Amino acid sequence: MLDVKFIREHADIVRQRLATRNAGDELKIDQVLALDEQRRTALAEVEQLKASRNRISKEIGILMGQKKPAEAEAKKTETRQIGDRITALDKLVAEVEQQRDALLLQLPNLPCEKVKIGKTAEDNPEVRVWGQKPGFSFKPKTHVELCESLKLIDFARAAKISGSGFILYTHWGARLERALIQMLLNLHTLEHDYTEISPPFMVNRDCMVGVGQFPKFVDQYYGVQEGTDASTLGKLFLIPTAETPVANIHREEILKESQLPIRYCAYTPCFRGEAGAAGVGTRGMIRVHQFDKVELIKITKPEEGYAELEKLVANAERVLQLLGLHYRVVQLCTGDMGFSSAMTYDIEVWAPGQGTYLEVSSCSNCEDFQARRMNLRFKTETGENKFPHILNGSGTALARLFVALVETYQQADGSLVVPEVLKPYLKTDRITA
RNA sequence: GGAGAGGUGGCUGAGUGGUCGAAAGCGACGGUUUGCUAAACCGUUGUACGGGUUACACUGUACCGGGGGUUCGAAUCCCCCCCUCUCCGCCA
Repeated sequence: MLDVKFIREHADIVRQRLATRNAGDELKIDQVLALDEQRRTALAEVEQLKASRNRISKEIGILMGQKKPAEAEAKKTETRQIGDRITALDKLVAEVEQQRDALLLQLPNLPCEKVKIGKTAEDNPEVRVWGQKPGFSFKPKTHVELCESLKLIDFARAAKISGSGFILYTHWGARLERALIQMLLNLHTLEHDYTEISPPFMVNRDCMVGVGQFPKFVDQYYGVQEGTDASTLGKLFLIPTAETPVANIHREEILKESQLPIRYCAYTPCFRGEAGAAGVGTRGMIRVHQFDKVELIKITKPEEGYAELEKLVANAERVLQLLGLHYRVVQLCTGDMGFSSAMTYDIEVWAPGQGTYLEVSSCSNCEDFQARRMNLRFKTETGENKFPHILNGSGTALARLFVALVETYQQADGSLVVPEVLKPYLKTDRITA
């Protein structure tokens, strides 16, 4: 959430920077300002009225103590009217505030000044490239062909038991998925010093609002219902990423400055409705309703946010380096960035069978945008409460990593060579049909 | 699902509808004393949003799980909701 005070004092800057997202949000600023002004005026008046009511009530208490009921009665009559006015104004303030906040919750974060202004993914600058596209002496197969021939995934039966957009890992496929989860968690906890978290896979509405998924994108997520009790619908939601529960761990808290930076990593499945996206790149496991991901979350002091973002990206890149997968890093331009983010790096891994780069990680600094929404603060040495920066990044998404891995390590005979780092987990050199 | 208990400041824990933003204790911070430490003693010690000031000072409002209600006035009375704990049932 944007800071109302900042909007009030720097309306032009806010409008300009929102405009770079090409979503038209800058047009809502005038309305926010009008509502804010209305609220402040009413609030000033009602506070004054309350001050006088409090004073008179206190006097009544004193008169009662002095056994002067007649004088007390007189004062009661005087205050009764003030009370009505207060009730009316309180109601007005609450309504206006609610309208203002509803608008504010719909506004995306301001892009960092350093981010390139652009419209679509075409405008995203490439930051760096690691490794190179592997060469093949044969025509590389797609992961769909390989997974079927090696019986790593049973697409047909996945559809039978859950529908399209779900993955049924079998035998070596299941073991490979588990090996990857293990490897990534070990890497981030043992070598990158993140604290491992295993959070709930269902969260309440506040968490969804906290990270910026609600209220604007409600339709992209799964809500759950308990049994046939429709009244339970809308209370819990399947997490679309571990960011949702983990970033909210300290919601409503005031942390000590010495606790920062906090680094968490968590493996969770991720559930996404992807409404309307069906049909676009849906073959196989590129876009699915449930996928595994190891997520990295950081809570940092504002001045350290961007340095920590660079480290976070490096931590995610390490995954691909260890697996020997060619990738590139791009920085998202203003028009391509997510709602809550001020700066985002995407890591895209090369999938030879597809002949394309796949996004396996998105690392963002949301600055204090999410911290404000969840009212998470930290107390500085001087006793001041400040909002920390909250960062998140995939480290990494597993389904697409699986695709790149299978397509990169395929052999002419249709088997897979297991990369060195995974051998201890899989206890084999090669996966064959 | 059934029965019961409870939610008050950083923590523990008082609180007859009226000088209650809230006793007391602990902790923390500052000070006095002191070879050092400890102890003792004295003092300070919540958050948010406003007004005010160069900055302080000072000052207004709200906050005792959340939301409503009664009242001139609510931590206290009434209603609804949420959460936690204990026991029982069911269950991985």
